[in-house]
Amino acid sequence: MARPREFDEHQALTAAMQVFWEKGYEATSLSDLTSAMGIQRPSLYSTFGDKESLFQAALSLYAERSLAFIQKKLESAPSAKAAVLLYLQGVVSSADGHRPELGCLCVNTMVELAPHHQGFTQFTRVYQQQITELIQSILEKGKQSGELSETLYAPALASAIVISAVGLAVTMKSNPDITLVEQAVQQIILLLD
Amino acid sequence: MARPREFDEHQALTAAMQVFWEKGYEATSLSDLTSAMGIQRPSLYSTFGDKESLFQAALSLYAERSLAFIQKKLESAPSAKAAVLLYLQGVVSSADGHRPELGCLCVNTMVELAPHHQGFTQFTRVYQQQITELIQSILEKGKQSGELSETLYAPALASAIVISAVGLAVTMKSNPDITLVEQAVQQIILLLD
DNA sequence: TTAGTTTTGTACTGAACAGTACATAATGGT
DNA sequence: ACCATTATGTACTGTTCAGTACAAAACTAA
Repeated sequence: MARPREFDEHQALTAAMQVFWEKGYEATSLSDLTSAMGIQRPSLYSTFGDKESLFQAALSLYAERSLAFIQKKLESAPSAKAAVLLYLQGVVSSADGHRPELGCLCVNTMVELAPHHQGFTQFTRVYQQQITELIQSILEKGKQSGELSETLYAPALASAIVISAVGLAVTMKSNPDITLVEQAVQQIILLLD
Repeated sequence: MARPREFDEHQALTAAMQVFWEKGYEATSLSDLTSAMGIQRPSLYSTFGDKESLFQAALSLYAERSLAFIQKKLESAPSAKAAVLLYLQGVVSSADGHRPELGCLCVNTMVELAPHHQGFTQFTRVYQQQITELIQSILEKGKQSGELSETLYAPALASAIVISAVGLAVTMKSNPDITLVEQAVQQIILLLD
């Protein structure tokens, strides 16, 4: 009973996510957003609210996709060690259309916005905690199957692995020596032995 | 033979560095800078050039201080393992007036500016390489003294340690569970065994 | 066809931004 | 004492920013 929307909301949000991912929050202008999303300014405001609300929605979408992707990848691995290796390599590699030089939107947000905005502080912390729980669960399974030592303390090790992954995501933004980064990944998974 | 400068250049640059460290590049306005530095706009421009030049100078100052501080700390340690532990704990702890929630200015720059500005890409990469070399050198000494295994591959391990430190610096910006972070540090130094 | 409703496109708003012109003030050299 | 030179403080520039007013357009229900 009214004029129908001419754009797909989910598709537009995905485009916004991509722009924020590439440029960061502050450096992204509303003109950047509207042109990438293919919509006009009033449509953006009526659908997503202001810039910060849109960013929050884009970040949530990113986190949701990222967590699902990581979980699937972890579960596809034949062993705990292989799972962790796949996870860390996924941060570094260009497979799946992933662009390592963009880092991770949640990590980028942790750096740019978390210190000055409590909402993002919590959101990004929870995101990291959730990934840590996924890794921890993989480690527990590895212990149960006998693959990993029973003396291994899964919470701390999972935390160390995810912290390393955060470091990897950031390091990839400075165009590093890939060989050295891959060797570092090999070192980190030695923690599972 | 002219009116003398009424402010200390080094002190003003330190103040600018602090503001950029706290707020990031984009979110820092020239008014933020002039008020923190205690100088007027034309003095800033005549002394430091434009905003980007000032940031570059502040970043260089930070890197210089940071490298010197880390080197001193590493050399003060009684063993390689103690040195690496001191290094990682230094990223996490609030000692020395350090505020872990600000992270590291070079790491922050890697996230915010490196992807879109080649100069900063290179600068931050070199910074990380330099710290990696310091750690590598500590590891080599540890091997020579017999503290560390001779089979240990110092370049990759040093890289892994610094990447982990980058992850720690970022993680500290999301107000994490400190106990868990410290446990993660304990895991990382297990790589030296 | 028409009334009611929501979206769209254009064009605007005031505020904040980085950077600068210019007059005044403060020094050292002569 | 006075001039050349450099720093300072004020006030301004044009531009870009996030956000919005408004009218035209596109639809449904009756």
